Formats: sequence, structure tokens, C-alpha cells
Amino acid sequence: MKLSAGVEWAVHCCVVLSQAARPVPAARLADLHGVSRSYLAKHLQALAKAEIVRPVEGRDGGYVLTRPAAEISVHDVVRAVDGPEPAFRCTEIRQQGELAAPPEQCRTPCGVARVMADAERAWRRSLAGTSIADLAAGFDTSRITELVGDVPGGAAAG
Amino acid sequence: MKLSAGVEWAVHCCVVLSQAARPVPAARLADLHGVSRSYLAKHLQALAKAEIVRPVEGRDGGYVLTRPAAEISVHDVVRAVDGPEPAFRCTEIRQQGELAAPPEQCRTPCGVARVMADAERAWRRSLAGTSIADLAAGFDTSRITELVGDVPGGAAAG
DNA sequence: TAATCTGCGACAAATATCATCTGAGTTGGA
DNA sequence: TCCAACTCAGATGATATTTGTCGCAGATTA
Repeated sequence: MKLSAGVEWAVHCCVVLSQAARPVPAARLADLHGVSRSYLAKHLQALAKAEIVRPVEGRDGGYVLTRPAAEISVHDVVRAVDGPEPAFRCTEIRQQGELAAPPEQCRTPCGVARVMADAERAWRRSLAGTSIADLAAGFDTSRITELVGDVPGGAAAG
Repeated sequence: MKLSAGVEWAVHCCVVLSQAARPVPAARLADLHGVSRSYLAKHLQALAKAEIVRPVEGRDGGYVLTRPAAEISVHDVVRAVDGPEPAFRCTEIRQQGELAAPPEQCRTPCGVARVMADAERAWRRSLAGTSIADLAAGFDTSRITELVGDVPGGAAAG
């Protein structure tokens, strides 16, 4: 099991955006973190499609959060970048080969798939328990505001 | 995030082995499930390396479980096939780019990595809560014993 | 009008997964 | 003792996915 590297970038970008007063261009976000400009742009588009960030077009444009950081969970970001598909996909091998089970026994999900789905739910629930604002509280936000501008109405971690 | 398809095969194979009285060859396990012979062999080797199954060499050989099915968790199998590496690997981008944090602030793990690790622990704990014996109780074991031989000392599920 | 930013698609490289084949070692029987 | 059949094990190649790049078109503001 492997998580896309873009997930880490996206989460950090959201933390930065939570401290920014004005739109931050994608290229600037990449430079702030020292990662590939063109590739980060792709992940930001994924965040935009999930309505976590909103693009501001034109001069002095960039990306802004669509809602307060406290209302964006880490799970939201992971799901947006990594995709909504479950990690485990049951191929129903119980219906193949010599010991294929009769269809009447396959009305309910395969036991293996059930266990995997339960575990994944636990994973997602854990991720959903932390917000971008929670994360921002653990970073040196003064350094961020110094570079991208202060927040208009107070700190994010309330 | 994606889980190797071999995980599903391995779990099903363990369920079959839990019902087998004698060693079951890798090729037979593949035929029973209708999957690739040579590829399943590779995953069985991973299970052997993790000491979940043991190869019996020579004529009439095959694979057997190393311990009772009740003492083999789904997590043991997943870890053996999928590898022990965590899904999320922190690349420490907080130390790169313009807003790189000073090393003195990086003694503790990055907040992002911490959240990811917590979620993964929840995932593993959930998988560890179900054993191969639990899974076998949900399958039609009579069909299995019919093909690979009965268990010597009673059923696997308590 | 000019400058700057995002959106989207095509394209190339790197990596992981999937699949197969051939060889080495062991067992059972003659 | 010898032979033959059967097994696992590791090396090797094909395929799919991810990762990363580039360029052009559309939009907005100074």
C-alpha cells in the first residue's frame, strides 16, 4: 500500500493557504516548499475539483481556501488528491476456480472484503478527526504569514 | 492509495490452508481460486518469509500453515504480502524551500506525518482484530475440505 | 493593450505491479 | 543405490500506473 507523494504537498499547501490573506499562485506554493511547479499544479487542480481551494484567475490571482481551515479535514485533502476509490478492491475470487461458491451464497459481500472495508473506514475516520487548522497550530505560522501575508480576521486555530 | 491484488489471494489461500490436512501445492491453490499459478507462487513465498506458511518440499509437498488459523490475523497476511513500509512517507518538505523551518523545530516528527501515522495505526489495529479462523467461519468450509482433505483435529473456528 | 495567472491536454520518464520461465533441491519408489 | 517425478525458489521480461514536464488557450486586471 502506498500513498501518493502529492498528498503531503497538498496538505502543506492547505496549511499555508490557511494563513494567507491574498491568493497564492501555484508556482509560489511550489517554491515555498521546494517541489516541482508543474506537478504541484496538477494536485492543486484536484483540490479545486474537490472544492477545497478555489482558483482566482487573472493578475494577482492564485489559490484560496473555499472555507475556514477548521472545516477542512485532512481526510478531505487525502481523498481529493489520492482519489475516492477504496484501497482494496474485491475481485470476487470466491466465485472463480474449482471451489467457486454458488451465487446464492454471494449475495452478501465477501468476508475478506468486509474486513478490509472496516479497516479502511477506521483509517478514514482517523484522518477526518484532524483539521487543517489543527495542523497549522503545530507549525511556525509566523514564518508563513511573513511570506504570504497575514490573515484578515485572526488566527486559524481557534 | 492502492492495495496489491495479491493480498486478496493470500488471505483466501490462508483460509483454504486452515482447512487442509495435508500440504497443498502452490499450483493447486492457484487452480482452486482461478488465478495465475506462477504469480501466486511469488506471494506464497512472501508468506513463507513471514513464517505464516511453511513449504514442504519434495513429492507430495506443498504449503502448510505454521500455526493455528486463530493465531494468524489478517494484518499478518497483509503485512507479509504488501510489505512493512508505511503508506505515507514523510519527505520532510518542511525543511525545504523558502519557508524551511530551522532544524531545532524539526526534532519532533512533522505534524502531517503524525496524523498519517495515527490513521495507519488505526487501520492496522482493525485488521489485526480478525483472524483467518474468523474468516473461515464465514465461508462454506465443507466445499474446501471436500477438495483438499479434512482437518485432523476438528474445525478451525472455535 | 499588455501582463500574469489558472485550466487542460498531450507527452516522456520512472517505478511498481503483474506474469512467466528455467533451474535447484527434496522426496518416494524401484 | 539409482532414477524419476514433484516441489519450491530466484532471475527475467511485459504491462500498467504513477510521476513529472511542457505548451497552448481562456480569463482577469492594471
